[in-house]
Amino acid sequence: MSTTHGDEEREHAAYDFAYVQEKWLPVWDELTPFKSGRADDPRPKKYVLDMFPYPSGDLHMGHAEAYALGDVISRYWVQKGFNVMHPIGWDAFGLPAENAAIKRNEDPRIWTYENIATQKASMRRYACSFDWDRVFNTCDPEYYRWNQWLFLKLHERGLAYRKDSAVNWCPGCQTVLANEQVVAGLCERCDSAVTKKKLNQWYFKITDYADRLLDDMQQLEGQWPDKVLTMQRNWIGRSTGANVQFVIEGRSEPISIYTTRPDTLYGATFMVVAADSDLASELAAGTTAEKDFKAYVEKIKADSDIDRLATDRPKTGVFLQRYAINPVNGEKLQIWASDYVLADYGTGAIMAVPAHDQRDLDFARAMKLPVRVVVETGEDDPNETGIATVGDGVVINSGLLNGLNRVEAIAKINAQLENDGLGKSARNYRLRDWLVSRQRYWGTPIPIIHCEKCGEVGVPEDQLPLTLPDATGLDLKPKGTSPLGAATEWLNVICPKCGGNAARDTDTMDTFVDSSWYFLRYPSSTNNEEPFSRKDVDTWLPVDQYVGGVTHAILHLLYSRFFTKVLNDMGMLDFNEPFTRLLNQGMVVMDGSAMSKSRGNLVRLSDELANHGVDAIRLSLVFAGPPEDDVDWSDVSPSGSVKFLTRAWRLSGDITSAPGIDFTTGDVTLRKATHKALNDAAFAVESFRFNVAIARVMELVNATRKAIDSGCGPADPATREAVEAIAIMLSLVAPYTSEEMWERLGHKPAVALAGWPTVDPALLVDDSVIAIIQINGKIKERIEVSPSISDVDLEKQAMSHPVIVEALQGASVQKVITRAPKLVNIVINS
RNA sequence: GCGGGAGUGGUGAAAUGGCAGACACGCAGGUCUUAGGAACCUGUGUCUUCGGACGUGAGGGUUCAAGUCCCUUCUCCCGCACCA
Repeated sequence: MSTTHGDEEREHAAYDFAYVQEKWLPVWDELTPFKSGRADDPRPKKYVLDMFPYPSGDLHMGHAEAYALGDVISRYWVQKGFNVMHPIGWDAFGLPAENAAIKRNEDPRIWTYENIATQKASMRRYACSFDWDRVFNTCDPEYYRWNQWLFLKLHERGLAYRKDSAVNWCPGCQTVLANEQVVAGLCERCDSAVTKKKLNQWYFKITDYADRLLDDMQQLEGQWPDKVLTMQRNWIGRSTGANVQFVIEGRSEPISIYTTRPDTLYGATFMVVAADSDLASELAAGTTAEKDFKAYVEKIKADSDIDRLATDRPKTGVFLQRYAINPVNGEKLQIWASDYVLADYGTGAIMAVPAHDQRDLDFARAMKLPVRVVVETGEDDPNETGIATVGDGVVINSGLLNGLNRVEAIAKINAQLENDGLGKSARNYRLRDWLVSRQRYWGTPIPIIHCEKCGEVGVPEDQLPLTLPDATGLDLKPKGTSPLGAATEWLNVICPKCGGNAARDTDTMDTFVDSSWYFLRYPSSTNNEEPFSRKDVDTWLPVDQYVGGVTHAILHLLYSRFFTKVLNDMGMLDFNEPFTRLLNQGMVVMDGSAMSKSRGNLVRLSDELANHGVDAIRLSLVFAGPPEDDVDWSDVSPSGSVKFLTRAWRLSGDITSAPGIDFTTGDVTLRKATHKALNDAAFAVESFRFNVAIARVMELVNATRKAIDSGCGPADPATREAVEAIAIMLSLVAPYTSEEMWERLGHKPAVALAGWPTVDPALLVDDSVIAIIQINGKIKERIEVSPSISDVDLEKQAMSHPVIVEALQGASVQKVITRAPKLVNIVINS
């Protein structure tokens, strides 16, 4: 490529993207076309939000795709005349920074802020339409101060609490993990096998909101991908059933079990309690089974989650030498302890109905326990097949329930249990409370002081932010307890309540706390009085369009929805769902699999940008296919994008008419193509079919090329109209090229603010259309007709067409379906 | 196992129940060129007796009409993981 930039030379060569990029960046810095929230801005508002990045090095291909898509949407609404807020910030706390700090033996702040600077510069070059005045980082004390404030509010409301429990422990990261961060038994971050550890930890009581998190999803139907809604529903996992009391021999209190199938109560042939529950130890205590039980518990503790996940894992357990009495028939049932019952779901105890539950059947067969069929489903006897019959059927062997179907039987037995004080209907959730403590340095300190006399005392609001102690001198290496515990000066404090000696909580918050409300902060990003102002959220929220990866379908979105509902209850917001519309973009992969250094299929964004230019890369990503599908970089053609952009750019140099010329006198055929493209592209963008929108622009470029070379010519007003429309439409995806085109067309920057041209409906009507004539659904002929032709006239023309007359010889017409102006279908006897 | 999604040319993909393959990539041929990895033009689903016929994973159904709706089935991808 030439290094000199004479105008004439550029005119004839493929246009020089590097030169154009350097040319426009300072101009845009000056113009700030995407600044939002100017006091006198009369435009209606829209909030378009991209999920903020984690600053782990420079931007990669995945960022390039996500931000290109968010930009199309944001820039589109700007062109449509909206005051769009499109902010960005950094999700800057977390383990990678801490691990880098350990490796480099320096403060994690250095690595973090360096990477933020790098990414920021890359985003500017990538021409993201961000409002740079609203930037913040979650590791700024001005931000995390409000994490602490919110924590205290949750604490006040009883929604932040501590409890002892067996938590997921990652031996690699040396920290606890939320349920959500354990993927198939492995740590989401480092892939270590997760183990259990009994610890006292902070939780957020998200389970209090389980029903609302489920029910409010109705509002999101059709606005969020179904996939995400389904994943959230499954994750919350509401089940309805009944708690039933079983009297235990030699125990004063009965045991409550949870079942979704109270209709099968007569089929219960034994009881199982979770082996790792307190209940199990209590029942085993003092029995002849105690020794075996203890050995069993030791054995299963040694098993990792991985072992537990094996689907064909044989059932194991210990008979506790204790008996329960079935409340419906007085039968004596053996009580077993097993690890296939979970201690923290329901009551940690179940009635086993082996005939109609596969797990119970597997256990019964392993332990030679009886199996009794109480639902006649028409399937083979589970005693023989080893396959539990779980389908609907008629209840049998069940006293007064006999002859009923499932729904009737459940209603009847529930009513009776309730009446007898032996049970009642109940709900359970798969969702557990959100474990937020982390034993790491690089996060928000939990603003609680532990006083021997006063217990948990919140750090007074006027002392926030409680900043992290200096990292120098602290050993950040994971060792199972928080590094903050070693910062003695920071740690030891006076109790704000009683003035006695006390100590700070040494844990930091899960970084998902940071991202659970950041979208509320952008409109008030410089507010030092409160996390966000009521006026700002009322103006801008909820987010109109959220764009991000499906990797956050459960965690981040669920937590954000939870926070929004809590803040709504606190009266700080008047909406209860934060994200009105959600778009999940796919991943960028290479040769069919995710890019990674070790796989050797890493495509570096910086290389691609250097080779093809920003616009071509953005275009390639957006044009590759539907935004939610993965893009395989080996399938796309950045050089094809360069070719197209050059073609479009060249058009702008061909126009010989002056800017401001009256388009209405222009060539009608080309004008129609222009208006159709504008109309179709807008529709496509609004329905997230960006690849189709680009196809429409390509068609218009082709039509305009033809018009200039062999049609109405470069001086025709319609040609200028077409090229201006192309520049404006291209501004959504190729900001540099379109700005350059706009200038060559005689306009001042920024093309981003030019406005989407108004579509003339009269120009959307074709002079004539092709109607197809079918006989029995097979196309026989095409005729050219007026688009306003009536059904009657179209049918008349079709029936008298020579080809049709010929084809209808000797046949009897049964029916004629006419859909003017597109189709006539003649149904005949054949 | 449960839940969700997807299967269309050589490739990425289009298609309010109404002309399947728009728009591209790739490939082939051509024009212009000292040259072409530039630009422009033409062709490009399969079969064909050149009339047409067939064609959206497979099989059935609804309909005047199905890639699209319904049922069955196969394959692939994603999520969950003993939740009673």
